[in-house]
Amino acid sequence: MSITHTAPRFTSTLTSQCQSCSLSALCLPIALADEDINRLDQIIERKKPLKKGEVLFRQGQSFDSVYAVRTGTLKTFNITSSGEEQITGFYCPSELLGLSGIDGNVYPVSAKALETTTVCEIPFSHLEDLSAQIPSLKHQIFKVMSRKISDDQQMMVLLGKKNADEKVASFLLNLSNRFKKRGYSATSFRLSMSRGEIGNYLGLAVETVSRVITRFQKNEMIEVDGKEIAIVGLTEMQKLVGVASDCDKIKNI
Amino acid sequence: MSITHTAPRFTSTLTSQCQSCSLSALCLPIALADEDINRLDQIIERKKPLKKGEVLFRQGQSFDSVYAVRTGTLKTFNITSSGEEQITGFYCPSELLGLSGIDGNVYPVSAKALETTTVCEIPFSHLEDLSAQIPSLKHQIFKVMSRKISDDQQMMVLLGKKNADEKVASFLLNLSNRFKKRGYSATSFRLSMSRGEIGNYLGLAVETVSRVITRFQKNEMIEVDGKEIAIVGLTEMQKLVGVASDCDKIKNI
DNA sequence: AACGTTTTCTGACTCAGATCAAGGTTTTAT
DNA sequence: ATAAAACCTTGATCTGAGTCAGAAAACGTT
Repeated sequence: MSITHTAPRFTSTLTSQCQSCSLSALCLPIALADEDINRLDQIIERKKPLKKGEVLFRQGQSFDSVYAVRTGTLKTFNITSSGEEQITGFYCPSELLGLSGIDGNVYPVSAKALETTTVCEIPFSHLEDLSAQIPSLKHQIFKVMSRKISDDQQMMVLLGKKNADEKVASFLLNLSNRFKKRGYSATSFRLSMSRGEIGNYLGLAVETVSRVITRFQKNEMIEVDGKEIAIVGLTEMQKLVGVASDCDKIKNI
Repeated sequence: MSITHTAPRFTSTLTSQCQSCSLSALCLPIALADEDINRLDQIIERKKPLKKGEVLFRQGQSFDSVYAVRTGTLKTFNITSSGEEQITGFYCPSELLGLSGIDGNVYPVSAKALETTTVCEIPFSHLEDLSAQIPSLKHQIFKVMSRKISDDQQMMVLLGKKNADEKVASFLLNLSNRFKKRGYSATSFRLSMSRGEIGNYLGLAVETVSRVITRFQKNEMIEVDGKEIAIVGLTEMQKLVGVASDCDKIKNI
């Protein structure tokens, strides 16, 4: 696999790419000294863009690197014993994927681009070495993994306890929060995954996802135009999911 | 909270407790030099046993330590906005809990003993310092967290895609594997959690869990006497779950 | 041993969401 | 531009598991 840098590699001797990258505040939300950022920058490879449907890594393949999404979206998935795909996550810009490969030295899932996507590849052995020299970097890695664990546990609650409406609403709010965090609109965005992929991820049939979305539209919680979504009843939606202050538990929708 | 050591603390100057602990091979499946084990041993506090129903840490409480289970079992759970408990995991001897508190500096779940339980408390700041000095320890922590991430993702698949029979079978096989790994019988063990707790964890009603267990008994896959379970049709059960071979390929040692 | 409490089991009934079917729309490839 | 493929929507029907109700068993306490 050949690596094509999206920008001349040598520029990082002057200004590191990480430093000028608009995502660094999310990717590195720690106060790394300039020289440390440069050291991190040195080990990162910018890969050439993946086209929609291309695979970043494959379940069972040996684990070498974690990846930070720069633009686009990916999904991770398993192939179950019965041959169907089971989606385990979607990854938006600034998010890290591949961490589940550390144990076992093999990726336990495959990762595929949902649209044209660029990623930074971070060879894990280098990252581990570097984390030994930069304690705050090590702490940051712990944090990212810890966060992933508690997020996944939230997801388990969602899958186990919530009904179709709550699942879809949680999904939309989760995306909304992720977009907001990276500076995009929290109320108006484009779903890069199909209804089928949403259903697969949420443990729902396509038809159910479609029906729920239609219902939300009729209730004027969202406006939909194909893959474009606008959340117009944010508070109402939060109430549905149960995020809201515990006081208004009694109120109806 | 006062700490009562289960054995005189000073013995660790001669033989570290970790070294003599029967779980060390699981808790520390890395070749730590003796002096490194001793250093780890120094920072670990053995707490007095928790009685059934006692809380180890509480959701929202500030995060200081991770815990290794020595004997007994714990559950972790959230209280949802509607006030019900949602169990997110069960922890058996040699397993580590509390890791999800690193991000956020607060435990995102509560942990409660299901029976009389002893744990080792490992103050995280000390562990982090020590991991800076012992690279293989740092790697081990990464591995444990990574493992947790991929296990949780398996659980997500289970919750999202499987029916009641498959869920209960997966649950029993999962326990079986965990008991086997620590040297106990893989086919005969005691469930320390109630049917209600199993159902809560698997996203099923108590009645459904009970019915499935009864059905498994009739099909001669298991024999049940209250909380005692014997798996008599292991192969059949693995077939039911389907993935067994996949999981083993990736996970087993 | 006797009591209340909690847990487990079983049956009858209901319903949310799956499945089946079919038509409409958007995307992709040529 | 156009055909093929993939995706989305809607309606009708079916079913697995939830809910309700009550009996039986297990457990803890005095």
